[in-house]
Amino acid sequence: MSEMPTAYDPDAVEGRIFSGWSEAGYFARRPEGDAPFTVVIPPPNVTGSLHMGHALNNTIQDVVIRRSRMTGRPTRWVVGTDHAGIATQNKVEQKLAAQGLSRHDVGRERFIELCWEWRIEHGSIIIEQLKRMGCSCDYADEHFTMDEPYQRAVRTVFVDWFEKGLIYRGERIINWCPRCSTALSDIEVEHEELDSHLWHIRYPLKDPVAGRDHLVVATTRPETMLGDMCVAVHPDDDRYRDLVGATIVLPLLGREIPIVADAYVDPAFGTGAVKVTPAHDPNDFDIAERHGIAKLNILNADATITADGGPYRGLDRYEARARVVDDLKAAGLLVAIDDHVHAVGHCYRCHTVVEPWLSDQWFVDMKPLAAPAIDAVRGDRVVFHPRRWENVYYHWMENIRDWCISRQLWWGHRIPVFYCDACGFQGASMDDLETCPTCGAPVWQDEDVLDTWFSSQLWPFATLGWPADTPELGFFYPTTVLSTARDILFLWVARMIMSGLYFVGDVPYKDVIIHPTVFNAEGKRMSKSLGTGVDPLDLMAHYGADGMRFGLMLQVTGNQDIKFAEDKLASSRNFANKIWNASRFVLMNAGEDFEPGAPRVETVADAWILSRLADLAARVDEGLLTYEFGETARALYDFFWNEFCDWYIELAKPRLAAGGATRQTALDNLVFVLDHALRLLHPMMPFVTEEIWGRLPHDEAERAEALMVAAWPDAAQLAAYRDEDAERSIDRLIELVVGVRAVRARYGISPKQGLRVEFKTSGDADNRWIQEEFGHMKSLAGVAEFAAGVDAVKPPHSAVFVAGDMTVFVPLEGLVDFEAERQRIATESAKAQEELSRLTKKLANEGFLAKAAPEIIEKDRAKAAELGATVARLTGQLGELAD
RNA sequence: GGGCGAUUAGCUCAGUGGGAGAGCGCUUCCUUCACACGGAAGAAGUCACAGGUUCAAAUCCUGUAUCGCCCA
Repeated sequence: MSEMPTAYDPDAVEGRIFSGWSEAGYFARRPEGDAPFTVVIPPPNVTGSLHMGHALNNTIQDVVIRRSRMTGRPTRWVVGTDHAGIATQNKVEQKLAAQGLSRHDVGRERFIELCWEWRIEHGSIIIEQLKRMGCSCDYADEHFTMDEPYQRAVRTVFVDWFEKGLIYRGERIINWCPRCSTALSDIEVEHEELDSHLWHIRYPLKDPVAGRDHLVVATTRPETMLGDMCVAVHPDDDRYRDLVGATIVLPLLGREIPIVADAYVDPAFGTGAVKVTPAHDPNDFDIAERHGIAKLNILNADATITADGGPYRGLDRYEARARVVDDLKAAGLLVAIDDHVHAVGHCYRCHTVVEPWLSDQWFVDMKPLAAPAIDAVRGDRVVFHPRRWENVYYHWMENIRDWCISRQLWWGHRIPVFYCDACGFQGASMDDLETCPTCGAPVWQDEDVLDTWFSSQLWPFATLGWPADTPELGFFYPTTVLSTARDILFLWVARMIMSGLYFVGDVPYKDVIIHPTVFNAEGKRMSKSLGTGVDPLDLMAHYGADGMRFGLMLQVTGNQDIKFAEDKLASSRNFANKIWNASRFVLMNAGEDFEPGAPRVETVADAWILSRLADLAARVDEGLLTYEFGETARALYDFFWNEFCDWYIELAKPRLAAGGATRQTALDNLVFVLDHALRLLHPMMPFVTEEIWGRLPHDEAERAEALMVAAWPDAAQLAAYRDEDAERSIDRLIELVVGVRAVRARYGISPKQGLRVEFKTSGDADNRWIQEEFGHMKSLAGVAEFAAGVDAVKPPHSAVFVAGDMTVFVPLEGLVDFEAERQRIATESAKAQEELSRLTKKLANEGFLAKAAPEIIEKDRAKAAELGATVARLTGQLGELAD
């Protein structure tokens, strides 16, 4: 056994331990045995680097995986990344832009090559960071959503749904990001409330109706009037009834458009008359459909105005807004501008304001897929933790809308649909087509790629070899648990359940953990671009990987997001050091050639710590099986620090000093309890526990193995050590020891000064117990001599305290200079009382109460309360000293 | 507008019917041979507010206020 330094140094340990696990092959899957435990990692974006959300989520996964591995179940954690279409394409385009090039300059083929180069160069950064954290993924089997077999799976899904009619092409209002130049699905748009205006614009009638020559519309987007094709009013709105069917001459452009009646219009909003821009608003699109109104697209892909915008052609959407407003004002048509807050959609990748835009895209018909996925959760085949997330899931699934899956990007799974211009053929194909299967003419492939989430929805089964019917798929699917952040509940989780049921015929996992969101200390979203984030790598540098992991686990609760508290990481680092030093103490005492024996009960303390260990093992099982990570971490912390270190080790010290059989028993028990505590701590703090466990003496069977693959403590077996009598006994001992120490502290009596203590007990059993525990009171509280009896009376000048049904006297004669002490206390007390009466008078003065600043009054009140307590305490002490 | 969550010590948070807790911070003492990333003792809370149920409420119910998130 090599010498252990006095402080635990994560840097000296973590890399070496990780290499050891890796070389021993412990991460590799073991597909034999029963009841496999499988986790698929939510594939991090290949462009990403580790953030706090990853740190938390992957710690959770590692904790459940490590525990299950130790229980002996075949365990597998599937790892990999997704190809992140928009994000990766952005990165490569930025690189090209630095050379003054666009992706169009290099061409599609070369651009995709560059994306692959980028992926090879940067794509494994985050995987390496997972290793730094100690995550026990199956790294030998890494997956990527653009790998050849994965592409096959994606294509299989597309072709199947295409042929079943679940995928269709249509012209709809989609969300368009002008910066990324692609369509987005509804849930890739983040809504944000912005302060804006409601512009009231006068729209003149072509011919007066019933004496009116105009009506006023209200809009949040005046520039879209360039695309107005009608004005709608509510059919029951008396203000406008006469105008329905009349013609408006659109200001600025002179276009003639009708007034229609449509029940969608809210008469209470604005003026009750709505301008209708069918190509730029989904509701307007629907109105136009209902009334047979044409749709005019006035925006180009880069959000500049098209030729249909007449004089505004070529202007950016915001310049166009300013110009339209100015021109309306100049023409006297701008009636009013009200302040107005409204929700504006932003691209979830680049935060540009998205445009609702009429466009031809591919969609998935979701309703038939959603129905069985709803049933699966209703039937508890998938259970969310915490369960309240199931309601969020139902709400979305029951109101699901079709999914826009085409993206105008180059990096991704190209849509496998081929078109023949000669005969009009259009079809999806598993293999690339050169010529038309109908007429033999050359065909061309759809230019668009699929939404990245379209491929990641297949993750739980495509990573196991689907569509091939592999043994792995049969063995590991359904997986056991998925842990993820709530913001991808719809983007990912719901879709995995739908596609898993559809293609594999079973749910992708049984449990879904929706973990809390990690906010910064101020409660704001962590964001790299805003500089409000914390870097997990920095945290690990400061606190070690174990310190970061445990500190995060302490903060996980079922119903609250995390306002990141770095002090929890500091105390977790200290905890690792505490574990290190307690182990160091045990190992130093055990010595080189220690042969551990079975645990056995020689003293009440032995029975107590084994009972507490049994309780801990049960609580850790319960906590981890119900995914209560915070509670579990606290249970481990409290046991190890407050019970094992503070009491059992201290209780054992005299026995270690005594030598002989009692020393051997104490050591066997210390090693046993430490060993089991390390096993229970291992999932949350893998490095420090592994390092220490490697130094612990073990019996022959486990000598060569590692803690990572050692047996998980069997709570049922440990339950035999439960001993309520021993727990009561030690609880009472602790109460007495703390009581005596408090007397010492109160009177400033040195720990070296032995004390006489007298107990007034309730019977012989207590008297005997005190006799037995005297040794412990001596070592822990410095009790030098004692007396115990049912009729003990208070010796003069004694401190008194009560512990359960016992009264305890500590004679202070000869230890404290009573006259000096009494004088000191009396002076202090008099001073406090004087100040207190001054304050009391002040606080009774109604003038003061009425006119003084509230914080001053508060301050005085607090001060008075504090002084009152001080006086009471000092009076009590005087009483103790008096007789 | 609908839904969800939160409100407990200075700070961050546990605690789902019966003794108000932890970590950090703070005060005092201690460098005693595992650990100063430590030990000992201590101060500190009207459990947001108002009703109700109950022998008993931080905990269950109703309402109010404030904050946060999601959906429309």
